[in-house]
Amino acid sequence: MSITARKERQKEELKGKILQAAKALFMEKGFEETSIRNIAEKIEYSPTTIYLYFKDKDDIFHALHTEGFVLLNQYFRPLAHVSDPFERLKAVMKAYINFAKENGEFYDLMFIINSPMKSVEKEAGEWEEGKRAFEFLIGTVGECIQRGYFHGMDAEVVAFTLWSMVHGICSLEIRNRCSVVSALNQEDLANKATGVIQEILERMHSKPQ
Amino acid sequence: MSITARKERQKEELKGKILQAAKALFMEKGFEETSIRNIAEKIEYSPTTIYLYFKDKDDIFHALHTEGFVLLNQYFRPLAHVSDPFERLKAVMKAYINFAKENGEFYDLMFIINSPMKSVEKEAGEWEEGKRAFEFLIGTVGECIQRGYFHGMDAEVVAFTLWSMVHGICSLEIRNRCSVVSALNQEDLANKATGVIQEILERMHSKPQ
DNA sequence: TAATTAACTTAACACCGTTAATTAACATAT
DNA sequence: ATATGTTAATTAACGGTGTTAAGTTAATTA
Repeated sequence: MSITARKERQKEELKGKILQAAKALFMEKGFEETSIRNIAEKIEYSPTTIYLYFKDKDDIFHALHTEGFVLLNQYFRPLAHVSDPFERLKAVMKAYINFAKENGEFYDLMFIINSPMKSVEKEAGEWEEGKRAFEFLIGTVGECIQRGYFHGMDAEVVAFTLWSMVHGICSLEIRNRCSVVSALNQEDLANKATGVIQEILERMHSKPQ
Repeated sequence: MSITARKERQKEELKGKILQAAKALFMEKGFEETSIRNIAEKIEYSPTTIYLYFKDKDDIFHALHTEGFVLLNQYFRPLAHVSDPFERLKAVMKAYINFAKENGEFYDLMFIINSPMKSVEKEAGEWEEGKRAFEFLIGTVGECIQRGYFHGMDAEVVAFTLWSMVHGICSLEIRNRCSVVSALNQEDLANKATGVIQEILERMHSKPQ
């Protein structure tokens, strides 16, 4: 009895160690530069052992992908207590951008890199943490609409649009498209763009209050 | 005399053939799936020959990268004749989105994939076609500001922000982040988001006319 | 005609993700 | 207590990648 339990525990432990090693390498070198052989070396197992715990490389990074969404939701959680929905909305967008800045490689994996989506699309049904994040945004937008913001628009569509806006800034910065286009410091430009979006948002209430 | 000219011409010809083969493979299979060995096979040369014409794989895709910007500028060129700057601005954004839709792999290379930027950043000075595209946008925004749109804002910053917005939509669609987040058809969602942005733009003139 | 240069190829290096076959350790049943 | 079966991990290998060094062949110059 307890002996199979111990084995189970040990298997889970090693699976955790693989993930932990993958995460460390991934965070310091990025997705492309992290190989299964690297991960294996780090945990002092043979590369093929990893295939006993994960189907393939995508599978590993799919696990990190959902881990990233857990982290993003941690950025969002405190904002649930902001009662004014428009203030909350602005705070969510700021938090999203901060998340991107502070977790560049995770952001890349979650919103840019192709690899993890193959697994996500297969799962279809489940995708809890990702949907939680987006639904928090939709909910907030919905409340804003009730208060006269984004008049006549659909909450889901507006939420997606706002997400697109901040994602545009974050992904252009992460993939280095800012510096080549402007004399401005890359981070500066992104900050100012964020300012413009805030400015735009302010003008989005048709019937104030 | 003419003999060296012919050789020069032939060298240039083969360089062109490499690029052409790379482009064909790239457009049907994408960046990751196009190998130097593939390209070599297509033009019936040994893989190493390619290195006599291009420094490395990045160098090839850097060439395609600028080719993509030439194409983008062709989407923009007709719009130079739209006299009203705000109408022109909206048309530019539409054209950009059309470009992305009709040239997905090129878009990926130009605005998402890391590889070509290594070369772009080294060139530093030159990057003509890319800057032409962006400066067309800045110019249009500048004229809009003169007519009372985006009051008190900086043209370059606004241009970058608008670019971010449409890039957000395009890149989320290309990298398949729409379908997982909404029951809506992916293209539908992107179209509706574009509509919201148009709507937002309409509200951006402080002193109309 | 001999020496040099240019264009190209073959062979090889060091990696990659992944699969098949194999060993070693352990648990169970006789 | 011995034989059997199962599990975890390994080694070896396949077919691929980008890239470099060394070698070949043909054309051009001296």
